[in-house]
Amino acid sequence: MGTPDFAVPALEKLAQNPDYTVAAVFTQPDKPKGRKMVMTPPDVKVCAEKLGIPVFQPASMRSEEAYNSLKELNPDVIVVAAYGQILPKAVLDLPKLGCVNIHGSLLPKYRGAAPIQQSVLDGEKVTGVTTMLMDVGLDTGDILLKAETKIGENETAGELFDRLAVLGGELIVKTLDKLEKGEITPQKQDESLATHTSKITKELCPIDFNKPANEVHNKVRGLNPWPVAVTEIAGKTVKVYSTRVSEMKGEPGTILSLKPFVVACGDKSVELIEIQPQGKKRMTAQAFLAGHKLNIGDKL
RNA sequence: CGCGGGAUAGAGCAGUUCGGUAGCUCGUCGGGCUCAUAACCCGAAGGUCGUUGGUUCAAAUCCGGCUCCCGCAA
Repeated sequence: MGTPDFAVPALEKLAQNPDYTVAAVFTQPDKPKGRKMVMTPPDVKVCAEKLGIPVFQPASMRSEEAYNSLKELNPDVIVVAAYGQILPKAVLDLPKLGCVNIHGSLLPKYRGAAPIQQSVLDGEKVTGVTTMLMDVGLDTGDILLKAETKIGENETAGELFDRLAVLGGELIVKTLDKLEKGEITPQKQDESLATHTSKITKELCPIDFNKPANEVHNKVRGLNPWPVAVTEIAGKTVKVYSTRVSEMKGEPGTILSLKPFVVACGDKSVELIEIQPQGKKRMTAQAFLAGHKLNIGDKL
């Protein structure tokens, strides 16, 4: 069970592995997307169809219908990765080996909806993926295996997402393998270390240049590729896709340099690299400056 | 018919109100200056002005249809 691209590598890995048979894939229903509200299938569905695996898209796992179709499949184990629905106890109890979840953080830290973005926003240096036996709580199940990885200084949440997805795919195969042979002892999570992340919203997007440069930089990285940090330049909303911390200092919000394009923050400053003005395509800061007359000392 | 912005040289923009020689910043190429340079100076190449029809002596500009891109909202 899974929905977005994060779950795709895990599905591929399992499908390719001769030791396992993926009987079916459960994913969220198609949703209207974009300006034209075109119905778009989830990434996992696209992948599953390519692999020739039956796809189920129940609106709710709580429905009897969903439960029954699941029961008919008689699964040994259910693997869940970013499915987007809470599974009722009846479903959790169904498979012999239980339900195994792939989570994008080192539990018990960063439980919840947006562990990957949040860890980048917080400027964490190390993160990873965790597999666990699901229980009724939100990411509170017993831990099976973990895999660590470092977060690059300029790595975006999107890039980290892709890496963790692959890592998660490898880890789930290893986890199932050992779980089947009884080589893993599930470990309880240490509740005192638990932290919780909530959904990323657009309210987080505006950049406050009074904050330290590192925080600004982390915000830009953590909100890329969605929903993307924004600021105002010459009265227009501009998305900021990537930045770099610079050592230059000055009054927060003022332009310190045009080549490269550096804006002062609370302590140091950030270099804006890639931006997108309202109604325009994504472009480099240099390209933007070619057509807009801004001067050193101007305030954003 | 959800709201709005846009399409002009390789990139980013101006020019459209009020029709009349295609412009700016940058990049590219050539030359110069310099110990040297991403700095500075000189020069050059590069455009069917998104597409299509109309009005006109004349359309990037005015009018109609179409295509594509993007922001917001969801």
